[in-house]
Amino acid sequence: MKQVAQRAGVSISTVSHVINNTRIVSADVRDRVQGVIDEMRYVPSAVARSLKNDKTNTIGVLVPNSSNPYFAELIRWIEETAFQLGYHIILCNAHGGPRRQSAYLRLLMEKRIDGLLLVASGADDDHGLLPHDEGVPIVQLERALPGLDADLILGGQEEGGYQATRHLIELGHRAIACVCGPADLPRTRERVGGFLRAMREAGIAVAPESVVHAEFTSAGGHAAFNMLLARKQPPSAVFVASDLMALGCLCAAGAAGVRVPGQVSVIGYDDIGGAGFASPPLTTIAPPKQDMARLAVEQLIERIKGAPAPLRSTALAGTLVVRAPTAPFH
Amino acid sequence: MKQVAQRAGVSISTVSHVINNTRIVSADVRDRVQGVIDEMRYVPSAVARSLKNDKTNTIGVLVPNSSNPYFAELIRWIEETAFQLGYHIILCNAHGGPRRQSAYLRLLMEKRIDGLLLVASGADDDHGLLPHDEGVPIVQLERALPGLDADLILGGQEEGGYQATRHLIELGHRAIACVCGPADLPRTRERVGGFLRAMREAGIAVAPESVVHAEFTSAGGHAAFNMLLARKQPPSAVFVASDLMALGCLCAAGAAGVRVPGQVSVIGYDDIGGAGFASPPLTTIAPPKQDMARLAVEQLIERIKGAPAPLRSTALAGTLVVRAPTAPFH
DNA sequence: CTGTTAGCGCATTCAC
DNA sequence: GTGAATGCGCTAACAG
Repeated sequence: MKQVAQRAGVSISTVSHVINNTRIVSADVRDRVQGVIDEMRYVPSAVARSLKNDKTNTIGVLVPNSSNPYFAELIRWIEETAFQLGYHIILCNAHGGPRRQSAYLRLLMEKRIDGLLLVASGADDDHGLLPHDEGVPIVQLERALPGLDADLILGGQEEGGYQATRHLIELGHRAIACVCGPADLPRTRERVGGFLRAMREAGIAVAPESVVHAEFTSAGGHAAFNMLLARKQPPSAVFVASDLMALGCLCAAGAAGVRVPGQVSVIGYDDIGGAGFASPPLTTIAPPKQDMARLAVEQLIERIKGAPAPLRSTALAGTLVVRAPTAPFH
Repeated sequence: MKQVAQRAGVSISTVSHVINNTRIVSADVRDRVQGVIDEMRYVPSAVARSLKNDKTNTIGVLVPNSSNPYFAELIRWIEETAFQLGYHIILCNAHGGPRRQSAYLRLLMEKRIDGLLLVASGADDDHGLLPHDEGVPIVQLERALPGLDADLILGGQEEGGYQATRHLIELGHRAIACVCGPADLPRTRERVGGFLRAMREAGIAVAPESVVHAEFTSAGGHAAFNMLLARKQPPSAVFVASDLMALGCLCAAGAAGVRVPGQVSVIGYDDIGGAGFASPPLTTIAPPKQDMARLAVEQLIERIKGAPAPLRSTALAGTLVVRAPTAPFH
């Protein structure tokens, strides 16, 4: 910048002002400076600017595992919104335990991120998160960490589980099982909660063994579905609390020669990209990923800009996407 | 930091030295300073440090679309390696055209990233990329941009296409079709190139209509497969140049009541997470994602650290993953 | 309309 | 062993 000033024969502050349009500069000086800038391929340093202004235009995004399609899609929307609003994303995968998580958090604080978007898994890992440096706004997605004062965006998971189950019930099913992730994950608990509520309301008793816990992966879903098939009384419909798991179920059904939805209906949750082209295409609950991401980023940036501060908690609703593999009970 | 120094009754430079272990400090002073740091929850500023040291420990990662499972998985490994080596990732989606791309590049330069990891789609968009600010090391993944002097990591796509096709041929198939993305994508061209080479070597003539171009998505694969089925002479096997598309094919097959691999064998490319639990599980070519990511990051960081500079181009080989849907020709 | 200057938080050279 | 002082590149008063 100093060099630009010299070569243009003006002061360093004038250069600054033509760059930022921050005060009136005569046309010829402005052109001359701009010319030198182009010629020298000068690019202002956001680092120095950040040091001076005490803001980095960067937000940290901490997710359990960015290669999970659901998070990958969420991240994509977060990135999109952030970019439009002039912010950059630093991507962090929390997966790998509390040590990893707090190491990351520490780094983010050192980098002086303006805000943090937190998608906590809800597993025990998360305790490494707190306490955070007061002063960095946080918005949480989907899961409220106990003790963390931060805005929260919810995706209506309990309601989603309820809707999915209602769909099955309305099709006439009564022998409905539920396949879900580990019991200690809030993500699981809420979705299953919706399932149980729907069943209760419909007056259908749920045997404890009708709720099968497995890993939150396709392999987990695959295994769980096989267990279900092995029962003397297999269910006629299954609510699977995650598309990844549901895909595993579909795969297990195919391998076992069980027709979906002929013999058993399956409904998933998340509406990941692969769901629409599964075989058969998966009926599922679609969380409002795009809206959640947009709202989260917008709200975070509002906070960054110093908006007042009543803690907000917003719940957005998901929608039921009906595709092939759910059918009326014969 | 100044405050820490005051409260500890030492000079600011001593504080710096205890933080960085950069010179001998008497035990009691060190403890006192550390105590104050903890008490005040002081976190050093990476921003100031970067300004001083002229490095940010940040690398930019520019991909076409991070929500595509293949890229999402690649990114996950990149992030993993970078973290272990003390670097952060700024995630950028190029998707959205040249304007978007150069805007991003500009931002990255302003942020003074230490290096750039480039996963170019190879579409025309890319021209916005050049020229980049000389001085920032770049490593390209999978695709060499013409005119860009940068290290390159290849995933053996031509060879992968060849392997996939060989697999089909060895199973006895001769009526083999190829479903692939837009003809102008290098990704497509190389994989199809391998297909054609294998066919040629096997002495099998390839009718022009046996290579079907469609969108690089599940929907594209779905449509293409339906076209293939509608022919008077449907193929007995199909090499699909992308798992996403292959999933679409499987879905179309299911909907049409065509048994896979009974009536037609299908082989994909990418080994995305969903492939193993498709119905039926998808045979595919697995690019060495983890190795590519690791090597790319390591090489980039070497460059950042100022390693000499003969431009390197490394090719890693993919592997064939045989699962259900390929079967001998009856 | 334009120039001078101080200081953001830190690493580092040079004295002591 | 420790402290004082300089400058990284930039913005924002404050003068002219």
